Amino acid sequence: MTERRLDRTGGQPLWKQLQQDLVRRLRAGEFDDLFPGELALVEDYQVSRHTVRQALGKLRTDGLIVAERGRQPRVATAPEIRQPMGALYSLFSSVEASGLTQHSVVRALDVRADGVIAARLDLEASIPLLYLERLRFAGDEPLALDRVWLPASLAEPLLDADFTHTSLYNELAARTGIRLDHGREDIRAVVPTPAERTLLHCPPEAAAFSINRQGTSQNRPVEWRHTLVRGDRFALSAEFSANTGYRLTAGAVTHTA
Amino acid sequence: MTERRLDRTGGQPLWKQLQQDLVRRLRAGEFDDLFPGELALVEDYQVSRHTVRQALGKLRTDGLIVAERGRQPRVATAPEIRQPMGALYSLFSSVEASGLTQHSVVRALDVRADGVIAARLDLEASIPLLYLERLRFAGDEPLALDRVWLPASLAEPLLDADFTHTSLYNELAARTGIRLDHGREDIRAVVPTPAERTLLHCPPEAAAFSINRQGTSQNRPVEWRHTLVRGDRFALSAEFSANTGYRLTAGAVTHTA
DNA sequence: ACGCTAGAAATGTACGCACATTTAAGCTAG
DNA sequence: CTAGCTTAAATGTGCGTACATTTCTAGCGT
Repeated sequence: MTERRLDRTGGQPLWKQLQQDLVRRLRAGEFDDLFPGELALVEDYQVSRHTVRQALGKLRTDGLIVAERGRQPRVATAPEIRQPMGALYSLFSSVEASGLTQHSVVRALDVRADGVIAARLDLEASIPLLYLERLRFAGDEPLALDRVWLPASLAEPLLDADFTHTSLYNELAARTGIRLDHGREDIRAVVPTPAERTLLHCPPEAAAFSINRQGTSQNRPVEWRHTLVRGDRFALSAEFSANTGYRLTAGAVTHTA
Repeated sequence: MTERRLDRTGGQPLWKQLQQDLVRRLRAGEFDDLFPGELALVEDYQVSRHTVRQALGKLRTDGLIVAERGRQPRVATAPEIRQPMGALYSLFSSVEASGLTQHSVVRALDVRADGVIAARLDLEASIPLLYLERLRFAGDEPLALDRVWLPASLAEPLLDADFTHTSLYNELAARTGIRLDHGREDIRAVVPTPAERTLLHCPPEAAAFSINRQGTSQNRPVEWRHTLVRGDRFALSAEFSANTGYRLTAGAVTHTA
């Protein structure tokens, strides 16, 4: 291995330099196939194993690598579980958890331009966007009207996908490798329009959640989404504590008021 | 100092036993005035400084103690900032952040019994509850109808408090020392009743958030709250990322649809 | 070709030492 | 009596060693 050098003038601790360099190389994809062992790092960087372990310990607590006895450390498996997040994911996963099967009716799947949405994605108005509009069912009843815009340059491979049963994020990850890692949501309470009410089979006096969501992957805007969720059957649940912060738990399926 | 013993048969690592014992003693309040130094722990537990540092390192990353060079470790200052949490706090703090002044009209403040609410607090039906009902204003417009029940045995000192401008949690902490450390919320979208609509000055076709919340302090149910928030002017905002999880940011004040 | 076993390899735990750096206490001088 | 300096104490960093425990691998025998 090439011998790497660290700054020993005392500017920063050796283990911290090592840790930062490893993060850099890790993000560059250098360790995708095999993460070096402790002794290899000792050789490469010419530091003691204690220092190496101090750096690896931080990487471990940060969740970047996982280690076991007798086995070389490995890059932490991509955030599989926590990839889809937010209120929407909470709602839809709770539906599965409650035993109801989900499916969607695709009402539109094409490429079009929309200056307003493009601006929300920090893109030029003329840039083509992939547009997907679905009516999502939980069991036999409509649950939500879901409309998503993604830059066509990224999402074009999704044009011939079948979204009746698969989720957008799974398809996106499978066909393009893109995974959302950040996002923000605005959740509002609204009264659906008569057209929306008909579409969702809403009772006459029911409210709904209107959720706007912008998702990014590696600081690049990837999706802009608007979802209208029936408010008469579904609610958001959250738990919070001083330690764990605010966590959406299984969004509850409330039967009646 | 008394000499403490650890199990060296290999059942659990020494540093882990030490860490757990320190957590136990810390929770018992043994170190409220002074946390022992590393060398003192070396003497007490008869282990090497390396082992002590391993245990303290975990306590540090868990946020239980803070340490600095040349200074003995100290018990981390109690969770000062993160005490009030959740969607409600997010909403009301965002109102302040937007420059609007808040005040409340106290519609009821008394002690009564309510079997349904008591059950939700895991209490017997006959136990008296302090009941506080407020109409909360942001600026000159009503924002929310807020109803709170607390066990009278704990909250009786609040009976003569003036809730026109102070928050319940501040008053509760000041008069009884109780601080919420855990809770859960259910957030639903509803259409307010005509009476509620009149009270909140809602436009005819506006929805609202209905938030039910149960708060606990040290595993003891302390409050049950129902808040109805106007949905035409206020929204919940959240950010989430793979690292930080789901965080409610300043709940937005949306002007129009 | 397959299964089992013994050895090699890697990480986890635990001990020790030395020195740097910062804080806190004590002491001296004005 | 106070200000400033010196010294002691405590943590941070870094090195080394040894052994335990687990995993992987290679070779042996059937």
